[in-house]
Amino acid sequence: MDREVRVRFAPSPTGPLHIGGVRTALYNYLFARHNGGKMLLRIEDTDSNRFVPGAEDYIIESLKWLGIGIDEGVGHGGENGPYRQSERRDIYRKYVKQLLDAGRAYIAFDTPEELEAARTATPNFQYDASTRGSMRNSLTMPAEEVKRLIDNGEKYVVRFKIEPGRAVVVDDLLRGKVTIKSDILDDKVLYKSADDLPTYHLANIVDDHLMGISHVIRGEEWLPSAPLHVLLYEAFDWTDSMPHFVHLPLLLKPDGKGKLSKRDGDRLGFPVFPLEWHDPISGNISSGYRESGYLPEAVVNFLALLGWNPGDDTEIMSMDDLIEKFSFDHCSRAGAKFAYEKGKWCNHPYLQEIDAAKIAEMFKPILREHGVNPEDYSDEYITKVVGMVKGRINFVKDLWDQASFFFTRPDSYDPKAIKKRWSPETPAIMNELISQLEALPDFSSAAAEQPILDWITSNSYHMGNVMNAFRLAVVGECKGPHMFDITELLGREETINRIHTAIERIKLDEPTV
RNA sequence: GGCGAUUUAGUGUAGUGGCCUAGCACGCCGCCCUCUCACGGCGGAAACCCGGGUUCGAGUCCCGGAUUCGCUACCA
Repeated sequence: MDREVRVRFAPSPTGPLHIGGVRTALYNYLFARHNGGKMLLRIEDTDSNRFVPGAEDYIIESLKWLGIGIDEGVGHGGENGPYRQSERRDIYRKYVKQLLDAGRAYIAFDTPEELEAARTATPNFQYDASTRGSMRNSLTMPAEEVKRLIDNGEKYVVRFKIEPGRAVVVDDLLRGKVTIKSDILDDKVLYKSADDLPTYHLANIVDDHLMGISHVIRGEEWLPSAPLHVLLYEAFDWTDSMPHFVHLPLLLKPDGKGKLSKRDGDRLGFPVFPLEWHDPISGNISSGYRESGYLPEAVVNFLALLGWNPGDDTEIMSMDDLIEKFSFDHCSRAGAKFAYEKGKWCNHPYLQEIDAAKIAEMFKPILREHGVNPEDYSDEYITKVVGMVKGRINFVKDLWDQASFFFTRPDSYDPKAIKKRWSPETPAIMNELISQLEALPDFSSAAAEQPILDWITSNSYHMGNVMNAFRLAVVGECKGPHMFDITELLGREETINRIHTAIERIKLDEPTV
């Protein structure tokens, strides 16, 4: 790398940070860290109409949760601030004037209504070299008239004057040289007097230049306007320090067509946002990865793999691994359907690394949700339960499905299991089993198992049927960890009570034919 | 419509002219383990968008078409 790597993540605070934006931030971060560079966070709030309170804090908190570190920017300080575009009006005004003075831009008074009218009158109307001569702007009006209108407080915009007949080349690190004819570009609005704010394009170029950005890594939706940005660098005579561009592929719907939206998440049952979001205007709540039980390391890992690979078959990687391996050489160019099923799987290995006691703490709120007071159990008990079943879960909340019987007695018995394992003779055998369990000198798993198994074999009972009837009585269905580990934890009294209850409650509706 | 990007199993991807009888992972199916479910281990089904060309040889290079995605705002 020929110069210091400085990248930026520059979201708009128009709502919760979309998971696609998170991936963009992640790739920026990985690239910066891999190259020993800096990562900036800039807030692009140049559209005063779309500002949403709380969105900025949400962005900062999201990145923090995910471990995407910011070196400079909103909420983190730095030498190149302010990093909030709404606080940089003076800077933009100066550069707009520079473009105006150089004749690279002009003032236009056309109202939104007039533009709308022009667009309906002419099917493919575009504000450019072919049409600007017939519009209300400083190129067609006398200077005194322009001045008079401005002094009268007439609203205007500043448009970039695109010269036609140019082949503009965008050198994209991922896609190679992309060439576009300047004729198809329109005279983009750079500044609006209405709110004294630039549009994205101007603010973006000025800020990236002033903040010394070396690589602009953003979503593919920006590729069509990249030529405009190149032209702006030229107009400012900043081409020597123009950043490299990387346009990342987009995240698409898991099924069907189009880009990933919040509705897809609702429809298919996965979050589209890193953190839960409470919309201040509608009051709607959108689910987040954090609240849904995902570990940040898993989200990062899974997101990194959506459009990038390490060049070998490694799937599970820590942030440090990702930083070490990351490069655009292994990025794909096509949009990726959002593989949320793989995201679930990705949580599994990370969850396994957490020790049972800690997971037990995370399990307590879930127990409460199901009407179980965790205070009724010792931490040791809950931790043992977790230790027994955590290997089979992807999320802490799955613990309930796997281990609810440790906290509540079966309220029903799986009909299929009854049919298969509970015969008319079973109650008698279960009563014998109770006697055996009562007679056990030591009820621990290690000590209890062999005597019970011996009792089954010495009576020539069917091992599978007896053990499963036992399990059915205690658990309610034929699932769960090793049977004697369960009974050890439940204790002798509880185990025997459950068998009694089962004998009373399991009635065979119809005699087997 | 115009412009640009894009295209390997259901999904995410490996693959940069012979090592591809196309690899890995998720998901799916089966087997093993076992008192059960899960985990795990083993195995299976499943893909080079289409058509031309270049070449001794193409998933890999070229051309055309199609596909999908994006942009086409005083939004980013």
